[in-house]
Amino acid sequence: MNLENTQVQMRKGVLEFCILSIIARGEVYASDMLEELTNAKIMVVEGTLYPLLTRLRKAGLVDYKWVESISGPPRKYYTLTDKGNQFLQGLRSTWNELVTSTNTIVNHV
Amino acid sequence: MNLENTQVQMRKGVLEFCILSIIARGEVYASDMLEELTNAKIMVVEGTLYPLLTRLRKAGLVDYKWVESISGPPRKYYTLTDKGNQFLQGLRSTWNELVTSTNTIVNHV
DNA sequence: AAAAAATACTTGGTATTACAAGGTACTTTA
DNA sequence: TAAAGTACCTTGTAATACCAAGTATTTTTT
Repeated sequence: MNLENTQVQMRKGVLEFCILSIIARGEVYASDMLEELTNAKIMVVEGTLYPLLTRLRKAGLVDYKWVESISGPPRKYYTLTDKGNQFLQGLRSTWNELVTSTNTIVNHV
Repeated sequence: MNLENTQVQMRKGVLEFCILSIIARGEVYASDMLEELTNAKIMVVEGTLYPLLTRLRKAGLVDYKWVESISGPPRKYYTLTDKGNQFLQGLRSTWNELVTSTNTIVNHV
């Protein structure tokens, strides 16, 4: 049990929330997401992101379309479905409740 | 993929942080922790808590002593070790960073 | 006193999932 | 044409929350 491992654990679940939030703002492809997550210091690697995107699509939360790139292979651009939008709203509540609950515990006098 | 499942995922890792925080405030046994976590709306069941406490003890973060109860079987009262205290301080940083990072993503305009 | 309920802790088994490592395919550059 | 870059995918592993059932002790009920 080390700190790094716990950091990984803490991020689980939150990742899904972040990715759906990013897609909600406009069409993006995987590298866009990776860049934004990295900028926010939420470290994710391809091996995590791609399977997660596949899961989200199978769950009907996101959709994608192939778009030719002017410099490189085609990309999958993702968008949120109606269902994904509803789900995201639920996640916002869940996240806020988690933060509140956790702060209640750890700041308890 | 459903909302409940994601709520579970979000809580992972945070649990460790909450439990160490509770133990840091004074000697408690498992039912005390369950009650406090439940009050804060962080749902945990025995099957989650006991293995987690065992992991924390094996990692040298917590220690316990048996104490006779005036009404029921003896209880394991937990305390934080020095190592556990240091670890908890690291978790505080990790938690604050996670909240900041996540809010950066999801509140991005 | 025996049976039932309550309290407290423990233990397999399963499902989920982040990550490492390696792979496929296409495009651009040297 | 070869090398480098870009983009997406897949297999295997480790960690761990939860379910379900079990053990042990004490208290309450019959």
